[in-house]
Amino acid sequence: MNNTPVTLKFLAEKLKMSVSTVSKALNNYPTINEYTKQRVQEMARDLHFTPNKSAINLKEKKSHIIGIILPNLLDHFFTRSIYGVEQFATQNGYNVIISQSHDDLKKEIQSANMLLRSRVDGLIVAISKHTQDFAHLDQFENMGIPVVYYTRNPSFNLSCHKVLGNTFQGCYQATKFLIDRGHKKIAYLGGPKMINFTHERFNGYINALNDNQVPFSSELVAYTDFDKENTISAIKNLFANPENMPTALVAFKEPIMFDAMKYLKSINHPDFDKIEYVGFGNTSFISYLDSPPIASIEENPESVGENAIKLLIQLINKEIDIHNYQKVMVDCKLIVHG
Amino acid sequence: MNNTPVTLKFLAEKLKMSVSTVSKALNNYPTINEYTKQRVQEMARDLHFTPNKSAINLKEKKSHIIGIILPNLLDHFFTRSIYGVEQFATQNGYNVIISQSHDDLKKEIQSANMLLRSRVDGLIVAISKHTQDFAHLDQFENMGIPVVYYTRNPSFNLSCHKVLGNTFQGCYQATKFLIDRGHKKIAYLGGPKMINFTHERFNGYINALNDNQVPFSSELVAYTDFDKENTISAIKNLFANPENMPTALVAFKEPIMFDAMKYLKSINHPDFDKIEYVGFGNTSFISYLDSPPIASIEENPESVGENAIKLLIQLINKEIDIHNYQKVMVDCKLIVHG
DNA sequence: AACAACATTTCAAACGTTTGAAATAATTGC
DNA sequence: GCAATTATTTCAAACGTTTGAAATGTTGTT
Repeated sequence: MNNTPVTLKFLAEKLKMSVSTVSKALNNYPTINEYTKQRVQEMARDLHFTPNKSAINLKEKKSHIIGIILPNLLDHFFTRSIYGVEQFATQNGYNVIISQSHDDLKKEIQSANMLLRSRVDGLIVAISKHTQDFAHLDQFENMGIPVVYYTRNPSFNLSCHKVLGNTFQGCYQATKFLIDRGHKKIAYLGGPKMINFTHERFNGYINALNDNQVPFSSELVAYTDFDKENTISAIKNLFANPENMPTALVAFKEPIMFDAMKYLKSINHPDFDKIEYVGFGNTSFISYLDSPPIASIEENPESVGENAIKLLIQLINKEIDIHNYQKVMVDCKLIVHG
Repeated sequence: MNNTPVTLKFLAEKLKMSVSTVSKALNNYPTINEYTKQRVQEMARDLHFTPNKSAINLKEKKSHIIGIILPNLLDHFFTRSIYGVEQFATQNGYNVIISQSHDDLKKEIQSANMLLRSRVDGLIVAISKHTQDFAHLDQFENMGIPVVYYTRNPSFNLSCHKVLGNTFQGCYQATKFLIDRGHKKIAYLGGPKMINFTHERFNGYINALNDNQVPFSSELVAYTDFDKENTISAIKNLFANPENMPTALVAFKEPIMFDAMKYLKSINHPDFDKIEYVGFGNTSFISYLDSPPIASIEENPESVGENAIKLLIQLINKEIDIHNYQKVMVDCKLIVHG
């Protein structure tokens, strides 16, 4: 095989010209003679010259790598969001390194340090459900590397760039939809309390109730940390009082909605087939269910990803100052099934 | 913020010693005085020194990056396989860049070229369903960069490293399971004909039939390229002859099995609830179905990923010669539900 | 006091590329 | 035919690290 790697120097020797001429020819410098360019480019093609990225990166003080830290690739929200990131990143000459935290803070810190060592040019991160201290992520900004929080972000912290779904609007819309269908007893099944979306969605829910004169009942609200048993006990609570039985349910996420549906069916809940469900997600899987939810809240993850990478690249290019903190909201869309 | 980046040189100036002493102190060279090491390491910690990977990569002629090309992250097989890859790669000091081909050959070629420019140290690839020419992947081996094909691989080509599920065994087992449950008319719904697994699984199916004296009927075999309409028409064919009605179905992949179930239900097929299904995948989603499949063939994607990265690292370290082509099989496991 | 033996530090080149400044070659005007 | 332009090529330093060889410093032995 190729024992001597094909470098600029190698090409230069072959062509009997200097390394800089070769470099400039390949980079299409106007000062280089057309004929020379042609000769160089031809030789480069023939010998399969590939510029060494490490060298370029060192010279340019850029890695051309963007890091993403996210909880889990098994969650379709994140997988779909990557699609948006990838496309725009590639177009702009960036590679993407994805690192999963598995919702484990220790793993998240590891990932952050690893990406820092790799000198990523920017970072997109959806924090784990346990992240409360941000030292491992603040390092980046301290070194001048921009960070965009997407979806899951530090609720209390205003000094950071955020791209997130307009989850208030999504939940408002869903609740309104159920009210319009005549429901008076609408339950809200929220996610982990540490995730700020849990509360934003709740606000959407309660605002829709208030705006439409539907009385609020705290019995109709419960939370789960996504753990199966935790979810079941939350659902039990929601359906505990026979005097105050929900006829509809808004769920923080489709998987826990499925758990709810499964549980109610398993206990042969009398009104099982009358209850109407709406959840965040819009999984393709829904179409295979015998009694599918009435609607889904589509969060447009591709768009969230795309907005995150666009903002990040603007920050990298210093088109936006790193301390001029931005907040981008992506609207949700209610998809009615059937 | 930090205007002057913290480099070895910067540390050296602060400490009034040479760059090489600092470097060696940080790398724990035995020739460096203990006290000096202490001073250097302390200063490095205090100033948050992070070695510049591009420089190291350039010097070591390694990128410490492993590339993965796969069709799609929405497919849980691939997402789960990444889990296996990631862990072992990180442990060995490698970063992973994942690139999706979306089963599009052009995109696959682009990804390959991008990863080649990034000078990945090794490549793990599951080819698109349209890949028949391998020039874009052969480049890597020509440059001495090892490539491991996993799962989807060039069937006819023996001169490559492969890690794959023992899909013959999986399909044999599933078919045998259905035979043991008394089925005589077992349909086989295969995947795209270009994917070699389609045929290996078919062989497992037919061998199980033969070994157990169940007559084979070509009417009970159909193929789909995963396209919805294509799948429906394949299913129609399987259930076309009333004289030869299947009582069980082995499906190449759970999503197309779901399509089959949905279709048969939608046409109110008389024996709908008697038909027993088995598919490759073991999606977590199954538990939410009203009439779930009788069993799933678990392909152990994590293990496939782990074996692929282990082999790749051995190849990178030249513990195995790059031309000593390896084939690793990972057994499937039949999971009976309910 | 001289010198071997060892401990420790520094020098200097290398990895492959980019790029402004300097050098050289080719062309033009007079 | 020679200076003045302009076109083209080359020089040389830089990016941040590693590493064998060379230099320097320190002890101990006689």
